Amino acid sequence: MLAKSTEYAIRALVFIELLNQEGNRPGVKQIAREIASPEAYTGKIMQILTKQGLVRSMKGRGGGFFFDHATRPLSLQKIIRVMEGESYFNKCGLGFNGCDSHAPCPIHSEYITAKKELFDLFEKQTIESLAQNVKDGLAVLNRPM
Amino acid sequence: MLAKSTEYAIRALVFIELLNQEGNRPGVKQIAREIASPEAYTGKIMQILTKQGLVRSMKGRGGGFFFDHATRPLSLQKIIRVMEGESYFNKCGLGFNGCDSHAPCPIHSEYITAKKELFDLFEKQTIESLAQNVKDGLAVLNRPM
DNA sequence: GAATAAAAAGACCTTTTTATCTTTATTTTG
DNA sequence: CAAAATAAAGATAAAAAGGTCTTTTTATTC
Repeated sequence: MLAKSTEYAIRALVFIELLNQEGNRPGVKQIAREIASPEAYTGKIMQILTKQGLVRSMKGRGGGFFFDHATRPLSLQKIIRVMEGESYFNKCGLGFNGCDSHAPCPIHSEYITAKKELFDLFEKQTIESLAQNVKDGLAVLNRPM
Repeated sequence: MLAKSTEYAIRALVFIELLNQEGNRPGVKQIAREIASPEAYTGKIMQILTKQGLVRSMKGRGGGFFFDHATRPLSLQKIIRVMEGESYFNKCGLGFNGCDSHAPCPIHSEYITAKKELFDLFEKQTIESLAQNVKDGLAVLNRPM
């Protein structure tokens, strides 16, 4: 449903939010360790997210990743849009290029309806709300042993 | 949302159903032409579908693909299960291995709810119902020019 | 049974995604 | 300013998905 890199991105950003709230700015190494992702690859993903302005970064000693007013609130939809591209949201369910209400594929309208609930979720849920779930003990960011 | 090969599979099967209803059994060449897919690759996909018993085939002159009582009805869910694997339906939204209600990822329960509508659609819609849409002129199987 | 037609099978090739390693640029600290 | 820490960038590699080509097997028709 989501590419692995998108999953890493979301997990990383939630972790950053959690640490920011404690007054810390995690670096790639710490992020990768905590969300169980490959370190260098996670670095690449963070580059994309930073370049696209979804999160901010500081180089050098004491540097790391953090959110500020310009980046908040950050919905899952924004992240998915950056990581998967616009087509994620409007691609035809059977892979037709010209699929629309004029010449619909056989599952066109039902598919749109079904996707809507999923996309609503992606719009409503934010890095902040997901982080809150973790803080409240309602969710975990890494597998318990 | 679905792999390209899964999209090809669904389109191919709908086309086969349409031709079966006219008393014909299309071969790989005709299928690929009609659903606008690469011929050899489509052949590979048909092999999988046939081997898994979702459709039947005959070799030799006059051969081709067709459905019979043993294969009907054929829901999208069955096709997706064969093409994408079981994990398509129960994979965690953020990619965690051990994600369940005991140690949920931050979007666990909402994600399950949102997916349900999509999966219901996949269960309800069948190759027969999709073919009917096309026959009724409500949908097309290839792009109009 | 020879010719033909078609699916099946196997060996490749290409592109995309995921992942690693090395080097460079930037920032902080002493 | 030197050392250390860290993100950014670049080159490469490994794995998966998508795609092609050739040969083999099976069936039909004459």
